[in-house]
Amino acid sequence: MPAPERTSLEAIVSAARALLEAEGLAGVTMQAVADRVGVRAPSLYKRVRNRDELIGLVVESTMRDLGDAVDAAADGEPRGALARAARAVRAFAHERPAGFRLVFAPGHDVVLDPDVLGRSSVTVLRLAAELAGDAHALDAARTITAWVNGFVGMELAGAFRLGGDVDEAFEYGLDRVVAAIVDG
Amino acid sequence: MPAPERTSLEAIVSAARALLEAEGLAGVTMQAVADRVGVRAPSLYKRVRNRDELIGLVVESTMRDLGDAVDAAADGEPRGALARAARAVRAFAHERPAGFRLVFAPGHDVVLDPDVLGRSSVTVLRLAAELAGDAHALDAARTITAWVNGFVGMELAGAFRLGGDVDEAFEYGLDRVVAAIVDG
DNA sequence: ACCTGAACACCGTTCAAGT
DNA sequence: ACCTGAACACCGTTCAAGT
Repeated sequence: MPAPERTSLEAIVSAARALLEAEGLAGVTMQAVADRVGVRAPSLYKRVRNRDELIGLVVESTMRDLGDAVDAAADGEPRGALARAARAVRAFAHERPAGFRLVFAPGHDVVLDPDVLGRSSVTVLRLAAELAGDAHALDAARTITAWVNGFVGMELAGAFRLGGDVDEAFEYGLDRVVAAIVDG
Repeated sequence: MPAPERTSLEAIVSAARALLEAEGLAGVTMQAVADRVGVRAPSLYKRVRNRDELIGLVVESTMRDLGDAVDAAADGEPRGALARAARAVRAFAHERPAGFRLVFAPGHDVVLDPDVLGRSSVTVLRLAAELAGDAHALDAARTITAWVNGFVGMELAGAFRLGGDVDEAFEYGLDRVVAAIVDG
């Protein structure tokens, strides 16, 4: 009648994230996750409804980390803070490319937790308001966010093959886009 | 000894694209594709090495269509042409969201045909050169492309839930980003 | 209360056998 | 030369049976 817990939801999500980076989304198999946490595959269904839910939890925890990284980078005067936040997003994407892609380009629709989504937007929204004014804060935040995500997404997809310095292209675009929303 | 061909590569790719939009990437099954073209699954392997190659062909043909749509929209004076091209990308993404996502956010790396990739960049690069000058043409093209892809990608991912008019946000960002690369 | 082996449906892929 | 049924390995998921 006892019932020793041999794993935890946290360990399962953590194993799935490690597998995602190491083997890609296709490598995040219930069996592979189970192996990593030292349990048989059917046992995972005690903590997780199915694989889709597990992937959703990976997305959520990745978003949380990204939000933390942005928040940590975004201090100081608003213009510099926004630039540092943008570079933090790019650095995060380089460190965990599979996770970043999964968050911003879900194959089938993921259940985004509104709380997590909202929290990660707050910092950018505040900076945008300071730079573009309250009336255009949301539009300005969307513009800079779209540009950063688009740039990094294309970079990860290998879409920049016409040569040129990609680091320089990022700084060029960052400078232009931030300037564009400032004199709003 | 004869050998009646009961399908073709074109029909197979076309069936895969229809399935992609109707059922999502997971619905693009070798069996489902085979059913649509009126053949058994093993027969597909006469025209296609495996499922990954088939998905790659879907990406390629989708990119070709997108390039055609951009080219068709991008006439007239450069600034208006660039804006129309950007709206054409967004319209294409709304018509074929699954295809668009697959192109710009491949789960595992897709074999991008450099020819197709290059051709679709040429128009934007030309317009960028006219607006930003030859020295910054590539950076400017990357900036506008990144913003459009990022905006549309976030829109498709359902990342715009803080309210506000998304159409207006697009026009706001488009205006700002185009202006930002012009006075370069 | 959690864990497991066995089982099922489904999928990608191969291959020998048909025409 | 293309098509097919049969077969294999693998995966997600369920469930009755263990402790």
